[in-house]
Amino acid sequence: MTTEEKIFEAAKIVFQKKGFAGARMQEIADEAGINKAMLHYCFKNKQSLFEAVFMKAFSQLAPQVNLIFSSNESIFNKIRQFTHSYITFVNEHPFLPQFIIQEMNNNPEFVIQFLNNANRPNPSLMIAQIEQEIAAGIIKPMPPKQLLMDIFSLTVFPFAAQTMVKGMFHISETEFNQMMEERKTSIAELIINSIKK
Amino acid sequence: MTTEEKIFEAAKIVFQKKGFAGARMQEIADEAGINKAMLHYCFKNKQSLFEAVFMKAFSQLAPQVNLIFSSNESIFNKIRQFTHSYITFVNEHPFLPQFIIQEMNNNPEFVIQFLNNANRPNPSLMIAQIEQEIAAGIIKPMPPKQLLMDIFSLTVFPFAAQTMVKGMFHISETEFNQMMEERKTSIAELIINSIKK
DNA sequence: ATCTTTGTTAACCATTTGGTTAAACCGTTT
DNA sequence: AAACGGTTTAACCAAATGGTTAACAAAGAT
Repeated sequence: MTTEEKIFEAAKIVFQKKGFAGARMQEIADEAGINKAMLHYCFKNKQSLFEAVFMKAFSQLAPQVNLIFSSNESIFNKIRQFTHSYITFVNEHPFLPQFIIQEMNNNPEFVIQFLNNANRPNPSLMIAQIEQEIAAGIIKPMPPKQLLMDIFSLTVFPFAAQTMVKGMFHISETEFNQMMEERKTSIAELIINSIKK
Repeated sequence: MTTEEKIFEAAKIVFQKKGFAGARMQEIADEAGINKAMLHYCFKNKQSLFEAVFMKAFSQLAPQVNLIFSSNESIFNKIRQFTHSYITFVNEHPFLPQFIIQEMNNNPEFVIQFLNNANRPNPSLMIAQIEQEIAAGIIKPMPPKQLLMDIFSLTVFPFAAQTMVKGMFHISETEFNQMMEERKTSIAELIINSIKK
C-alpha cells in the first residue's frame, strides 16, 4: 500500500468517525503511521484531503444506485434489488450514510458540486418509470418523489440513526445487523404491497 | 430575555448549524450580542453549554412521542397521531433531527445518559400494544421493532437528510415543506395498510 | 452614602491546530 | 562514488481557539 493510500484510508476512518470539523490532521497521521508533514506533501490541505475522501465515498454509493434505477427490470424488481443491494453494501460501510448526510448538512455548498458530477445519484429515470407504470394502471397513482423518499427512508434511516436506534431499542450490534438482514426483503414487500393495484 | 436565555438561543442556532466540533464560542457570543466572557460566566464551558442545548432539544421531542405512544388510542390512531404531530413539530424545528442524530453518532457515550433520563423516548408501551394486537388478530404478525423502525424512518429521514433530498430531487424549500405536509397522512396510511389484516 | 453582590467587558493567556521548512534518507543514474 | 530526484521526518511557526483575569458598572442592601 502506497503512502498516499495509507493516508487516504486513515483519513476515511478519522473523518467518518469525527466529521470534518472534529477530525485532527495529527490523528490522521497517527492512524496512517506516518509523519504529519506527509499529509501536506500528498494532499494540499485538510479541505482537499476531506474532499477526496468524501467524493470517493459518494461515488461508491451512487453508481450502484443508478445501475439499478436504470436497468430494464419492472418497478417491483427494482425496489427489491435496491433494498437488497443497498443494505448489503452499507453493512460493509456502516458509517457512509451518516457521514454523507452529516457533511452535506454542514456544507450545503457541496451539494452543488454533485449536481454536476457524473457519479451523482440520478432518480429521473426511476421517476419516469413510476409515472409510466401509473399511467399503464400497474401501480396506484401517487407522487413519484414520495415513493422514492419512502424507499430511501426505510432503507437508509436505520443506518444513519444507528446509535440512537440501538440505544432506544436496547439492541446490540449483532441484533441490529440481524434486523437489517430482515429488512432487505421486508421493506421491499412493504412498499410493493402499498403500490400494487 | 435574560442574558442566559440569549446565550442559550444563540448556542442553539450555532450548534445546530455547525455541530459541537465546528461551533466557535466567539460565534455564539456574537450571535447572542454579548462578550465571550459571559459564556463562561453563565455556563462552565463549551461542553456544558452544549449539553444544556442538546438536552433541551431532546426533551422537547421525547415527551411528545411518549404522550402519543402511551395514550389509550388504537394502534392505527397512534400511528396517525404520531406522523402528524411529529412532522408538525419538526417543521418548526427543522434542524433538530439531524442535530440529534449527528451528535449522538459523534458522542455515543451520550446515549447512556438518555437511558437514565426520564424524558427519553420510550417505545416499550408501544411495543407491548403491537404484540397484543397481533395476538388479538387485529394486525398481521411482524416484529414490533421493525414496525416502529418503519414509522420512524418514514417520518424522520426526510428531515435528517434534508439537504441531500432537496439536492437530489431539485426541489425548493417550499416544495419540500409541501411534500412533508402530504406525508403527514400518506405515511400513516401506507403503514396502516401494510399491517391491517 | 457606602458596602456588597451580581452582571459585563477588554485584555490577556496557554494550548491546540493546520500548515511550513530545512535537513536527512534512499534508490537510481552517471 | 558523486550527483540527483523523489520521499520522509523533526522541528518550527502563526493563527485560531477555549478559557481566565482584573477592572468596571449597576443594583440592592445596610
